Amino acid sequence: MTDSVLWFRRDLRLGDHPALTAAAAAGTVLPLFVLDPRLLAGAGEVRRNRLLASLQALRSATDGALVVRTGNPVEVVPAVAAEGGAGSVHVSGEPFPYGRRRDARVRKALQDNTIDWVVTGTPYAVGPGRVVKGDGTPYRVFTPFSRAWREHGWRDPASNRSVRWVRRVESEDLPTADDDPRAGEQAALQRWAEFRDDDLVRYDRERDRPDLDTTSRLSEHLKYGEIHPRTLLADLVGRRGDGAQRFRTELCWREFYADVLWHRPDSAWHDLNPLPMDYRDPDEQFQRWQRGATGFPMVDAGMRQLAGEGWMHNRVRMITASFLVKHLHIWWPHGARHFLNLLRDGDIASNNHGWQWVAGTGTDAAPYFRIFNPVTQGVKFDPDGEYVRRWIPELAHLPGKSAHQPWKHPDGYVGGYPERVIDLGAERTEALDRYSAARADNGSGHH
DNA sequence: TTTTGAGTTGTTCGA
DNA sequence: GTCGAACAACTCAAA
Repeated sequence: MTDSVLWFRRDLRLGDHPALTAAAAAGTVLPLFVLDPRLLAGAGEVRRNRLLASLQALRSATDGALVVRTGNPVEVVPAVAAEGGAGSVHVSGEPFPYGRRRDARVRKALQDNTIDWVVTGTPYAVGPGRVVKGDGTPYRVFTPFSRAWREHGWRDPASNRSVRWVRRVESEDLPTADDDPRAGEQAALQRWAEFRDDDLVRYDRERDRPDLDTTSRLSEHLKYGEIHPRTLLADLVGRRGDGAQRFRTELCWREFYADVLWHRPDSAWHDLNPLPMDYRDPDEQFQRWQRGATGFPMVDAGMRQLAGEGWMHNRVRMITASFLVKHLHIWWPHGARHFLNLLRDGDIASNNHGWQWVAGTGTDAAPYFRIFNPVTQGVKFDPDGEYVRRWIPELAHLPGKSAHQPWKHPDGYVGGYPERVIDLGAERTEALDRYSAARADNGSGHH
């Protein structure tokens, strides 16, 4: 007799897993993952394969017990629980909008079958909604949030206990995906150990340098819950260096955006602070942005890295996003959706609120005159041009930082690199005009 | 309630 | 080449 189902979602690991600990304490555990067509619809090939590879790893870790079913969780979860004779379904809490709606329905369906629904923990060190101001309302500015978040603190990592896995119900075969050495809990733990021991001391100084590539690369592991942020924070206790402090702050950004989205589920795809901007519809220029053919090396290198690797350096995400919104004047959700389709670490809170930050509609709205110049940014953060040459073979012949300005080099275009799609200065002015018009509109609209 | 200080990540221009 | 000012005004958080 199976005692409980552990329904895995964004927690594809066995270590430091409070919901698993709770389920295992109650008896045998039937591990389940539901391939939800609604969630997979927005995911491109890279993301789909990344998920499948992680599930493959989880199946091995559970001694082959992991049951995988395709379908609507509202039907699948109660059915599996009933087939397995489980008295309860254990989960990690899910704070994102779709997951919250889904879980409310699954919970109700389970109640109708007199099966318990037990929520333990979340994918965050501090559960979204927990950090609030003195008056009980949520923070909307990062710095004070981060202070309160640190003061709030978090539990110690959950202790692992031995689990008696059972697999009494049928599972679908996992669709075969290419072997992905970067997927799974073991890969996550190994990546963390390498970063912590090799790159953390340089992190504060070098994290903005896409050519050096000394960021943690943990985002995709955190996205699938292959490692829990609490595990990382516990491992950093006592480390006072700039690198450790900075890394804690970056983890806090992930928690902050999850908190904002928890309080304002509508902000996933709508302006957190509405701005009546006049945007252009996606067109030929949008397509050139997508495929990395704008003629601006830093933008194109980033977009090609995204397409080629399913990942983009954070500094370059800002540059490419700013270019789409403030030079091509295209609405941020178009860009956010493209990123989410391709990013292995695609996380709706971090991604979409990052885009809103760029667009000036989110938290800590950037002053509208803060417009990234992709050439200046390129020279500053990729000073030797190594990053752009790595991703743009047409520029391989241009030495040093001249790769950032092929139009200034007599042989700049012999490699076949495209001409610039726009005039940077003219479109910067255009953006400033559009923003001040929107602000004027906003003012009159409220009075 | 009022006041005060502060707010991730920038660019350009002119001295 | 370097450096400071201008680019604006609003909202948030806390005293």
